[in-house]
Amino acid sequence: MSPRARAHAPSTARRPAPTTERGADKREAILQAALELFVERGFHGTAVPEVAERAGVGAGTIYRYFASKEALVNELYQQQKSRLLARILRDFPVAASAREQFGTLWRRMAAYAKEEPLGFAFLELHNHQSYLDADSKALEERITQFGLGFIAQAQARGDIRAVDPMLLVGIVMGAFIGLVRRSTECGLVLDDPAWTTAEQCVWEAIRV
Amino acid sequence: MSPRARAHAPSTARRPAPTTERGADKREAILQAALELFVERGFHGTAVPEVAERAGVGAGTIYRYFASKEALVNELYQQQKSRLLARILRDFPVAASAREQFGTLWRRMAAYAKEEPLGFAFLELHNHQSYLDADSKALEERITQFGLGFIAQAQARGDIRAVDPMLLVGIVMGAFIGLVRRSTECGLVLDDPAWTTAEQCVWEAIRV
Amino acid sequence: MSPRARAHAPSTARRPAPTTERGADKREAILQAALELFVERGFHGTAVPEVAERAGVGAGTIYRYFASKEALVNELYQQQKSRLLARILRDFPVAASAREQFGTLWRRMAAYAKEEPLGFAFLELHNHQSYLDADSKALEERITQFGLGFIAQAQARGDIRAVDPMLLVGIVMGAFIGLVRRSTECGLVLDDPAWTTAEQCVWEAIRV
Amino acid sequence: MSPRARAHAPSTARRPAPTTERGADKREAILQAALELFVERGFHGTAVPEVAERAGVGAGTIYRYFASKEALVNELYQQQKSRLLARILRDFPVAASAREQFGTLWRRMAAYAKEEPLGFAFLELHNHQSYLDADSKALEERITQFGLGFIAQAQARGDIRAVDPMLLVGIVMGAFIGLVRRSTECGLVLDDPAWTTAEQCVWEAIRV
DNA sequence: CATGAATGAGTATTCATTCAT
DNA sequence: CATGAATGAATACTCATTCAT
Repeated sequence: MSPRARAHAPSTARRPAPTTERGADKREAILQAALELFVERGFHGTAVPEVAERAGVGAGTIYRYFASKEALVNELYQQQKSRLLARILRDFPVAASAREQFGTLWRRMAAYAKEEPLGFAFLELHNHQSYLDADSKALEERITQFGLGFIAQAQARGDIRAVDPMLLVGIVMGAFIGLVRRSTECGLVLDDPAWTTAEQCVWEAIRV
Repeated sequence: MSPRARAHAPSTARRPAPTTERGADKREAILQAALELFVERGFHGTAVPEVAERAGVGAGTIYRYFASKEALVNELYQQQKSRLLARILRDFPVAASAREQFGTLWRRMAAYAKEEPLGFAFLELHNHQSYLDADSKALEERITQFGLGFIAQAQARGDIRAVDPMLLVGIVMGAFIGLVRRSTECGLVLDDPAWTTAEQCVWEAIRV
Repeated sequence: MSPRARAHAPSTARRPAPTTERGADKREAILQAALELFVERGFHGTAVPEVAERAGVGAGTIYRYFASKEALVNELYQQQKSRLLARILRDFPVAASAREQFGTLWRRMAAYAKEEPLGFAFLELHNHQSYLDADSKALEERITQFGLGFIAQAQARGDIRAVDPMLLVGIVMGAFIGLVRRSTECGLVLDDPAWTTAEQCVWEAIRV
Repeated sequence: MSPRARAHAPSTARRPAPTTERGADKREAILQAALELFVERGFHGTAVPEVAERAGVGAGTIYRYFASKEALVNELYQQQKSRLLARILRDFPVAASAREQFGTLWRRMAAYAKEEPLGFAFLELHNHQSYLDADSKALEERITQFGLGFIAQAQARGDIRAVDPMLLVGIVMGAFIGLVRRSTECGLVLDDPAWTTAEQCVWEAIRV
């Protein structure tokens, strides 16, 4: 290890984002380029200079905004997960029936998958185990806990099957991701009617 | 070809597999080692000498059996896919009801996921897009076609929902994989009763 | 030129030093910061932005005052060498005995090493060969020539040994530097009595 | 930090040196090339591929023999220090007078400086503080302790001055190094008579 | 004048692949 | 056949220097 301590190279996970327009532009361009490439070839299959080139910046510039390739991928992960979560939770119909709540959840996920296909593909179609940091894992855990709570509540009301909530999460989320994967890899057309049909199918899997 | 292909790429497409006992041993050892490591760290995250070391062979030996790292991963993919397919199809109850056929399919996949967890994790928990060759994609396509045919048949008999078969494939396979993922990442316990419960749930999603 | 010279090397040899007060302040701050860091980590081990940060100026500002990192280190070298030389020569007792002259030289060097430890450490405890320019080498040569003249004079008077003056310079300067190094690296205490003792020892090495 | 643990890349400081002739050849060639370049431009001023090129090997080959650039420089340091120490200590005249012992020490160091000028320049003309590891520092400490013991013994017998032994070490070693430096940088001719003269001078500095 | 964001050539190190043994 | 030492292109990351503001 080099004995040279870089006073000007902060080691903390997140650099302070410059707030000028240009700075914000570059930061976003880098995140967008990384998103595209990580979806195409995976994290380990993407070289940092490739990200730089697609973002239209110099290779060194990436390190003004992100401490490392790992910091970049974690930022991307947390950004996308938060965005998905925010969409799902905004004014969630807490007082509605389980059936309606499920429909809302499903439609919001479908809207996200449609409007941000890269974000969704990045989040769900890849295996992040080898580079997620503690913050990212904590975020993931929070989301899971929220989902489990929601299910437990509905089970208490007798609206969905009284089985291990994690099992239901696996079925529902798995089915959703399976549909997206089929559309990406096998040409399944996921228009609104298709999403509606799928929603009705999956509801049958968990209803009482 | 991956964008990070090396300058001195191998010239021959597939090496003839030696047929002596020792040769077959080494070949299997290499495939097994690669399977373990690819599951742990992904394809791009695994170095060829690591595979060699875990297989207990010299690094050069791998190139006697596989033309390149990509050839190795494709062979592994095809081997595992074929093995899964064979398990599912062996004496498949072609004359049984759709309900029974579905149950058989589900139980065989569950048995495979239980008995060959590495093979299943490799096949379904990773994104292979960036390195699968034409043969692998063709095999995948064949399996999908088989599944679709099976579904169309059941739909014709009026046993399962009359919607785009691909959509049903996405739901069923996605749900299955979602369950395995939850067991890997969130500690969901997938014992026989859990698999049976899950099967009943998912059947509800596709039945008429 | 160093074999690792950058592709876009500066075009002008030496920038005209701004003469305003603020300019002079910054110039001094940069030199002081560079001195500290070069002593701590060496020339090649110190990054220009580090110097800027410690000096409290922007990285680009350094290039208003110095054409390049190499120009900066050479300026520092010449500044410190000149300062040491000035201290030694100010009102040097030209008419005194060789014994007294030697004592004066020794005491002045000791005072310098005590009062400007960074300057002394920079000058004598580091190897400058790979980045000193012609001017710096010429200055060094001038100092050596002065020392040799002084010794030749004393030899002519029969006060010190009649051997190659350069050999005596090597012994005296080497011994002095060796003492400082021992104090830096091995904890040798160099208080006034220690310096006096050392002076007596080293005089014995060169006296007739 | 990459999550990828390299099973085949040992992290320990010293790789097992291959014992075949070719392997030993390359290892020596690398050490020799590094020695030359570190003397010329310093550790931080030398790039690993430069070492490789001068050694006539591929850049990657260096990492078969040394875990890192730092491991290489430490190996070099310990090798040269041990070699110097061995030359000094071989059949050292333990029963001789202090005068004779000093002469022996001096002549042996002179022989080393003459026969292995690069090794000596590397050891004594450079500042190693920033990259020496614990082993190297321990070796240095052992040598210093040996020297101090030798001096204390001579002082007890009343043969050399009764002052802080570290001070005498500083003078003697410093004078020696000062002579070598003058020969390198100022053209001082260090033939046998010159070494003999110098030895007599320096003895005067420490004798009672 | 001063800045610091941006750059891209440079750094240490890794790794897919080859080939002499 | 099998090996593993050797390779050099590729990797993640750094830094001297420039220039728009």
